[in-house]
Amino acid sequence: MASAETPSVAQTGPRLGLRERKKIQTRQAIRRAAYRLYGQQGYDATTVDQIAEAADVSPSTVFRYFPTKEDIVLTDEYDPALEAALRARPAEEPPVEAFRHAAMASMRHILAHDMDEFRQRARLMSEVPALRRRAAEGMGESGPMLCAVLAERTGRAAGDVEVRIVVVAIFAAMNEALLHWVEQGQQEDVIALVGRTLDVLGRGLTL
Amino acid sequence: MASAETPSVAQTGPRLGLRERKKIQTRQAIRRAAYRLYGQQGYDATTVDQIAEAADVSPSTVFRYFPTKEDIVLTDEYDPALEAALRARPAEEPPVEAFRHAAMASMRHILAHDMDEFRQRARLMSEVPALRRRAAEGMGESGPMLCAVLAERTGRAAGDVEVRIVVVAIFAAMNEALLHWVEQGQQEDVIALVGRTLDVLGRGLTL
DNA sequence: GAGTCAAGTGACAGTAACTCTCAAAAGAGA
DNA sequence: TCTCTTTTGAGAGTTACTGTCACTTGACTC
Repeated sequence: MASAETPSVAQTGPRLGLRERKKIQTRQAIRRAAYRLYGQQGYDATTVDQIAEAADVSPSTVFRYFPTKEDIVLTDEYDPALEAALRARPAEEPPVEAFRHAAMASMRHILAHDMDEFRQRARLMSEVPALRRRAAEGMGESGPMLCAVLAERTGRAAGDVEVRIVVVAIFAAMNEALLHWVEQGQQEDVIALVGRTLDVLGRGLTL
Repeated sequence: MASAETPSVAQTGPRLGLRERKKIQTRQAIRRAAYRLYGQQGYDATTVDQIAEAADVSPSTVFRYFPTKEDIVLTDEYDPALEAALRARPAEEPPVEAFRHAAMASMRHILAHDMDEFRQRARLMSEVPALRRRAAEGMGESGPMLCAVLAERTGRAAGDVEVRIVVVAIFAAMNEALLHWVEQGQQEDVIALVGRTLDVLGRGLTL
């Protein structure tokens, strides 16, 4: 996750107030409890009430932190890093190549730091239909960001159809690659798989 | 929709029994009632109970015909026509081009026959998050079919990663194009828009 | 350090999409 | 007409989610 709530990054910032720290703790407690229960009993068999009890908060609080049960799994904070990496690429580079370099750098970082959670997330996103849908949602979370960056690089409008098409195609392909990776037992080299995926996109979807 | 339940195609087949005919009627009644209520009050504001009452069946029956409320909107029978059109294309043709011809033929047919329902469906799929998600689901409905055809054409396995990536990329792009079309007020020429979309894919997502 | 204010929380009630079960009704075939 | 099977409706139950309201707990002021 590499989110603001992890110890690894929590030390950044100029010392938060007690309130903020408690919020981070609560958020983390809910997520931890959820992941544990999901692992033990499965996603569907785990009710929000159980998560609340395990995290020692009220059910209302769970919904206050995460709008839906799905968000407990899906919320992350990878985007800023990816965006920064993208903006660092030269503007003449075609979108797929720029994304390739940025994504690979981000992924290497994630794999090195939050490997376990990455694996569990990927597995859940592959096995639970509701999560698979959310993940496949083209312009869902990071979409607008990528659109903005690409639009800027090419001098187009952020809402340009072609920009949006490029973005959703990349996301859909990446997502499908991850699903494949999970189905194969997460044995493959993910980085290489991502590379192959972007190759296919870059060569115009030929086989 | 061009589904088996519409008058336009219902006459095919060798005279069904009363039971079958009633099933088709019920299915149609539910769909009609749903579309009407969605149009009047919106998707979220319409409960399944209301649909059941308007269609003059019990709520249980609605769920027997459509596993979820979403399926009332999403169920269609376009696939067989698309598949046939695809298989008719020469095997040497690159996937995007084969899909271009097949999809355009299918769309022309749909627009000529079920224009109104096509518009309403597209609008709902754009405006209702739950439906947008279902539609964006890469390998959702028609995915496996397209994979099979493509795999056959190229002599690959149906589960081949690259085949799947090609398919989800095409679907995601098509879906996004439709969303854009709805956002622009459904004024544009959809066929031309689909063409542009496939151009982007075919040229390797360059801008 | 007491007092005020706002943010965070929990208890509770309500809604609606499903699921399951079982008995009644209706079509199919003899 | 009688039986067998499919389809249907009724009802009860589960669970994700929403909204309200009173209570607690940090944050800030004097």
